[in-house]
Amino acid sequence: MSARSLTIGRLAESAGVNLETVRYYERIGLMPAPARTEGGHRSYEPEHAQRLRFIRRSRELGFGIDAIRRLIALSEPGVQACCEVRDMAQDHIASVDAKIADLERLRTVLKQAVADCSEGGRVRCPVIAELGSIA
Amino acid sequence: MSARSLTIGRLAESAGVNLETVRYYERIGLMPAPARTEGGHRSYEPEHAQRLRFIRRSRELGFGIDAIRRLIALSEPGVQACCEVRDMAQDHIASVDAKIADLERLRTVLKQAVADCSEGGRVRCPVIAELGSIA
DNA sequence: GCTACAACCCGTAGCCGCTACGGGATCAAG
DNA sequence: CTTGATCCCGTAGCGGCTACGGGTTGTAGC
Repeated sequence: MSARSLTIGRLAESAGVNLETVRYYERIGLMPAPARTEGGHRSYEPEHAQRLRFIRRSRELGFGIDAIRRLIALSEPGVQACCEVRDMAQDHIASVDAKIADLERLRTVLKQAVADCSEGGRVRCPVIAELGSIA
Repeated sequence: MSARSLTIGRLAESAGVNLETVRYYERIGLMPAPARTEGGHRSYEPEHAQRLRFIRRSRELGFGIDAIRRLIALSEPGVQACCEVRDMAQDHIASVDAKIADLERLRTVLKQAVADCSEGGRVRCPVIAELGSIA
């Protein structure tokens, strides 16, 4: 094996990913099966590390596994796919926006209930009342 | 059984919850096991419906199952637990805030990459470049 | 009363994206 | 050559449901 090759542990560490996660990615076909040493240990080359960083960054940005599969295919050199990638990113932004809006709505409700707690003279806990409301 | 009792289907519908979810909540001890008809069908009373709505509303606001267990215990009449409930709600608000901040960060990154797409003259797709960046 | 069919029963398996466990094999440093 | 870190593999678990399938019960109409 080449001087640059990595064990799974080093690969995982270099990409900031759990070791078991790398094996998981291999099982589901997101990472390619690497070469093995005589004893059966996985032996990775630098391009594996780059791919794993790509995957990790995509996960950080909230893409799902299937989306990442497509992004990887689209990132192959020679593929003219910028429009498709942009569309995927835009779809994803829309779903992120929706999630943010959801969270902000519920944040408002929670804040209000907690604020009501600070005012005296109520019969029931305002948070509980909010949860139990027959709206 | 009383005139007001409900089948599991009606209960689920009245609370806006999937029927299978009700049985799931019973399995994990979040909903009490109701009375049964002679034939073994579940028979719910109105207080079950209220509890199920409480659970659903709590889930909508993002509380986890264990948190809901605590909220239910704290909402029993006679329990002076407003402070604890308020603390739970405040913790939860903090985690919602963190989630929102995360999403907004990644939204910014995605938006920028997509915006870069609209400018000509680049060699690689800017979205792919962002994902592959060796940061 | 009888038939049809909706609604229910239960157990189990699957979803996503990991993470953990355990018992054994291999690798590298001293 | 020994030791101890690292790796192997398969399997099971997490949260919070959802779906499936084959069998039983409830109920409305005739």
